[in-house]
Amino acid sequence: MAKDKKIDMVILGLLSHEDLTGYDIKKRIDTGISFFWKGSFGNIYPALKDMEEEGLISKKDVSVGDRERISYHINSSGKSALKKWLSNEQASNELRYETLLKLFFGGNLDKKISLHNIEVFENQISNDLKLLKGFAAKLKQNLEVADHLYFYLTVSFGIETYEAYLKWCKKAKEMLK
Amino acid sequence: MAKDKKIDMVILGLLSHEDLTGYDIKKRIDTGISFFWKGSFGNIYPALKDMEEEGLISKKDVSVGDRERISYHINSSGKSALKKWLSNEQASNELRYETLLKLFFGGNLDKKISLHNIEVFENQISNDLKLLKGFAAKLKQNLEVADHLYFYLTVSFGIETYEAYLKWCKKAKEMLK
DNA sequence: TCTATTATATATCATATTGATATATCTGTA
DNA sequence: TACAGATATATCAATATGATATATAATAGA
Repeated sequence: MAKDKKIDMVILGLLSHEDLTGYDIKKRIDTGISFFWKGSFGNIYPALKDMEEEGLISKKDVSVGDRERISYHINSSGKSALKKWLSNEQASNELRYETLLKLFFGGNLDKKISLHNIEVFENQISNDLKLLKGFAAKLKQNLEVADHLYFYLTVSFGIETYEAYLKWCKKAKEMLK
Repeated sequence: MAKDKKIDMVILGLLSHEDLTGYDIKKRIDTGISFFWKGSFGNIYPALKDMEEEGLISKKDVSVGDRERISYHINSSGKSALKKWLSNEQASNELRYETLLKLFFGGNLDKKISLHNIEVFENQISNDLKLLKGFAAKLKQNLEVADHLYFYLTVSFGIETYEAYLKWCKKAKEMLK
């Protein structure tokens, strides 16, 4: 079995719910999990091709007229690869925060610039937090639906952390003044 | 001017304080900023070579006996590249949390596994939080030292968010039960 | 003193990801 | 009907990751 390339696992996870095209997969990633994991056409399409060749998934041509469309379906070997990865407690968790990087080196510049950069970050987070809260409210209405609970948990992770970010922004701005 | 490759900016930022070797740079990244930004020999050494060729930094052979050592110094063009990047308010901030990814797809498995994965995450964060708090305590003692404030701010970002993670872990575990 | 382990130090490579670009079709609307 | 935006697949250069290779120096223990 090929090693767990992360994008493979994301795709298998999404296909475990329903058959999807590469384009659909990109949309699902963007709307559902992009705040903690990203995907791009540049790795999705090659991954689909590779996994199809390895037999983890199967493709079906579902073109309509001249509109090319390839739908993918998860096979049993794909399901077991997914479950194996899910059961492995090892997980790499990383932050990649350019805002913090700039702040860390802020001593090279006027404090006003660091202050401004924090404000830009604060606004971004504020907006994203509103979206997440809207999501959470909808999901909470029917948590008994399969998988809604898991979606809700990840969204609530986002809310909790974004609120912590805002708290920090306030404190950091005061300390810089 | 070449576009802002992130590792270049990290290196320039570190060199703005003192001359360093590639190995030193790796250590500085690991101990100081790794919780929000990573670096590896695989991108540090090539970046040093490239920036030296572009004139942003200069190298000096500081070998001792047969122990090869190349120290790098930031030039004025390097300083201005750093300042230009620092002044740009645009910043990409990303999470890459495999733990959340696994949780999101948790419906494929027994809840116990998701629960266990959260506990592993919780322990990891607990340990890291202790380290960050130790760091913060030391830094807070003399915040008037140049750059200590900026370091302290990034560490306190870590503390704030890790505490939020732990709060979420507790809640998530309850909801899964 | 010999030996094994760890730290220092530079470097490269295969693999994975990102972000942009190319190409073409379909749909809604002004 | 013309245009914009969404759908859809695909590839590429630039970057980053993680492992490996190679060698020296320092330290600790038998």
